[in-house]
Amino acid sequence: MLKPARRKPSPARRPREVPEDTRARILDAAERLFAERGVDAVSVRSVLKEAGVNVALAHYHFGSREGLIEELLRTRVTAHEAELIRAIDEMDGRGKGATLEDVLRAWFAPAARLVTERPALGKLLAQIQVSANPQIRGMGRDAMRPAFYRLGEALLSRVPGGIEPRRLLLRLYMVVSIPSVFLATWDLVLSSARRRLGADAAPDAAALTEELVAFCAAGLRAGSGAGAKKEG
Amino acid sequence: MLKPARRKPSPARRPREVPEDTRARILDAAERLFAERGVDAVSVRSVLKEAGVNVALAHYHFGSREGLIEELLRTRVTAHEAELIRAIDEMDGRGKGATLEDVLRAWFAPAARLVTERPALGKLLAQIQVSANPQIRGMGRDAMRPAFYRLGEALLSRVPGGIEPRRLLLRLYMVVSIPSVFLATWDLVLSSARRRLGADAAPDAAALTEELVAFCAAGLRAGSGAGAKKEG
DNA sequence: GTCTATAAAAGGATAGAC
DNA sequence: GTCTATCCTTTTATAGAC
Repeated sequence: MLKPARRKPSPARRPREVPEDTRARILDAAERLFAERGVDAVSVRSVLKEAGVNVALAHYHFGSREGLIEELLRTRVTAHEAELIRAIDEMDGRGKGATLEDVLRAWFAPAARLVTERPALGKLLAQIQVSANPQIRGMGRDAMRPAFYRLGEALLSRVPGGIEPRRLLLRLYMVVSIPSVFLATWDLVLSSARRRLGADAAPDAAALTEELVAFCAAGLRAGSGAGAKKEG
Repeated sequence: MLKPARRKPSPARRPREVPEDTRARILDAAERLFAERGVDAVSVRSVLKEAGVNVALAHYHFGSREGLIEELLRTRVTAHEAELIRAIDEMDGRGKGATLEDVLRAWFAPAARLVTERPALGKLLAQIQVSANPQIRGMGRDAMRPAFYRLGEALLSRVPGGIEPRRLLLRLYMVVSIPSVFLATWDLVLSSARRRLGADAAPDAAALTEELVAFCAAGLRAGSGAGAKKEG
């Protein structure tokens, strides 16, 4: 059998490139594979193979499998999380000047951008939340919790009164959860849109944002007068 | 440490019980574990251990790991799927006599009941949809597709006209996806409700159904007059 | 149908040369 | 920092006794 030789331009000098390169390549490959196949289903070995580096280098750089995942969360997911909180903070700071729609836009727009512009990271975020590993799931939840609370506060003061707390809780939970639905399955949405509406009708980040805002604003306000018509 | 002794009434005679019992015990254990830890993260061995049967019996009864999962889907998930389609069929058959809310109720009520009365099966359904194994995910989607189409048809004729197709598609996708959000994370909803509203305020299947119906009906109708106020 | 034993493979982790 | 080689564990799957 023939050895692939793995692009070695000169047999004497190894293409070591940048020293920090290996770390980044492992993290990039991990993001890609974890996003595509799920955090639990991907072995460190396959990440290393995808990255094109030696099997031992993950443990050298990150100590363990969990360490790799933790670093991935720390450097990439947390950044998105911070952006989310900033956006809500800013909106909420405007007081009554910011409408319910404005707050919802602050919540959905970053996710919508992630979904269309950086699908791998979006899927990774979604996969972390459904990981079978409680520790990983916990890391994801811990990263998200502050944003959830911020959003809840900001929404509560802008939702019409008189809604039963139990119902309100369910509504807020929906608003909080909807981004992950799209983060996890945007490719399905796209293929469905192309199949049914044609290739040029695929929704983009702006359309997704506005649609989520409209849908959830109406949902949050529902029942302040209208509501279900009859019981089954 | 003391051995539990595992209810063995007479030491001489093995409690073989019903012959079909082993199959059912394996499937029950699989449903439980797959639901709790995810389909991909659970080994057949741990299922067998949970079921309290010999390591070789899964392969005797189901041939392989995939065979076990397939059987689980065939016997349990498909049953729920059929119930879902029946409910929509029935509602849709009434023509204009059934409102948008009625159709949504037919869609959400079975999921809400699953979520509160049979959480393991509900979580299993959710886990199948996020499995890293394309074959398993495919089996889940194949089982769901007919129900999705039925729902889409039934809703389309009851949604106000004039909504842009691209937006409508996103709205339908939300309605279709929302059940899995609650199937996957109902325990989080419950604990959150207990923490914030008190132990007696936990929502039940009826409350969840009505809330989803109200939220989504309003969302589906949004923009037929009102809508977002301004651009950010 | 149920059991023990074991083959065969994959994965996480580390030692030690370079 | 990177590599090879190796250890240990877990897991799927099967053979063959009972």
